[in-house]
Amino acid sequence: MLIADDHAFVSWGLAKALAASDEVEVVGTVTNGINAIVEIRKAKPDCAILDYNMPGANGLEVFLEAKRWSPGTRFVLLTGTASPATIRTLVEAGIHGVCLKDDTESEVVEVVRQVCSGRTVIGASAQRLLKAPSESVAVTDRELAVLQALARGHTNASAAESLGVSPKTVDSHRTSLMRKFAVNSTASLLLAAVRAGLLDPTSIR
Amino acid sequence: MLIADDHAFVSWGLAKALAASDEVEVVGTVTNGINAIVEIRKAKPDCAILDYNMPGANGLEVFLEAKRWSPGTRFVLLTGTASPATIRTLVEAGIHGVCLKDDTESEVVEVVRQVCSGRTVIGASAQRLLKAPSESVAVTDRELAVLQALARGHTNASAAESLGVSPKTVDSHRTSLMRKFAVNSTASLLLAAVRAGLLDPTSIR
DNA sequence: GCGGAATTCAGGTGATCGCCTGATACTTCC
DNA sequence: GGAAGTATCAGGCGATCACCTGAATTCCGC
Repeated sequence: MLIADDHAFVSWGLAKALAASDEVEVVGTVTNGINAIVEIRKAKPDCAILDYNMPGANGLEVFLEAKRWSPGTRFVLLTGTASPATIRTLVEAGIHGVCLKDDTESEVVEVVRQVCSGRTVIGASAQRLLKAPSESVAVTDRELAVLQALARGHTNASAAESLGVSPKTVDSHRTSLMRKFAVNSTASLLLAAVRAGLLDPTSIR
Repeated sequence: MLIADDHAFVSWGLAKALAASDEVEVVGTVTNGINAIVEIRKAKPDCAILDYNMPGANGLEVFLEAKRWSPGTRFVLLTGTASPATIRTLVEAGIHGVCLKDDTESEVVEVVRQVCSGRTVIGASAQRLLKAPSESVAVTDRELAVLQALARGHTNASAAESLGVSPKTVDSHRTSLMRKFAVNSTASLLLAAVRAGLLDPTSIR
């Protein structure tokens, strides 16, 4: 068992919680995404618990990279806050377990145990998030690409160039995004997208 | 001792950590800001540990409101991520202790104990944050006001109206903000401000 | 097959932005 | 008492945005 979480306090709690059940042995803790990849590649643990928000690389990136080096490792993502879209992405990417930090300690331990024994489990609160009447806005692939280009500081024209389409196409997507989010400027569009969990302001550029 | 944190898992870890030292007794845990205020008003605990990001009311709001009802309570803010500006605001508001979740468990317990015994303590990692060579951009009061107006979806003109100044004044402030943040559009300006901790995308409007 | 959604692009128009120079007035600080 | 910084506003100009109608293509589901 390897624990990757940038909050030392959370790592400690997790180790404490898992130590109570004597089935697992924590072989290490790391506090950033890059070290997590390195450590998993080296130690090839049975199981790794990943935070989503970490410096260096986020939980999804760590999972995708680390499983190539250690295919036998089973992965649980433990995150504080997540949008339904993020969780869906993780599940589609083939992660073995997901739970949120607003789950109770026993729920978290149970998810980890289930995942270690070969199952794929979505924790209670994460399931609630997925089932919740989705107030999230449905955004298509191209729209998301436009959104991210604009978030990187592109104008319509330069975004068009970087996406290899006409400026008018970018204009179309942006206009439909603004209608979906009910805003009237690119500026508020980006903020709304951040609120909706479609953009992560800390990991742009 | 009352614990307010929207992540049940963190509350559990905190209770566990504090239970080891037998000086404190956890009298309750709540998972949102409103309940925290209600509970502190009712129980008047010696000490309360507040998360910053909570539904209902954030740690600062809980602190300001709760101390009016329970002036004897000592408050520790325990947060995952915070900008230097946020921490400074909290300290200026008179909070008794601040620590981050990337502090170790023993550091957190130590801060809580010190605060309970009457001192005012800033945890190690929070101090590091404050001392860090401030890459943050210095923004004046008016500039911040303009920033917030724009974040609410105002155009230059409507922002000017809501601030009671000429559109040209707003234009001036926005231009100087864009120079400070080295961006070239209002859209990226807002994202940069979010990254810098000047705007909270979840609490706009 | 056919409706519908997604993606692509065009033309056009008025509003707005981004940025420039320059001015006045008020603090603050040495 | 000047220097520096902030806040206020003006005029102007080209680039860009916001929004409209319209249309061709592809792909998916019923």
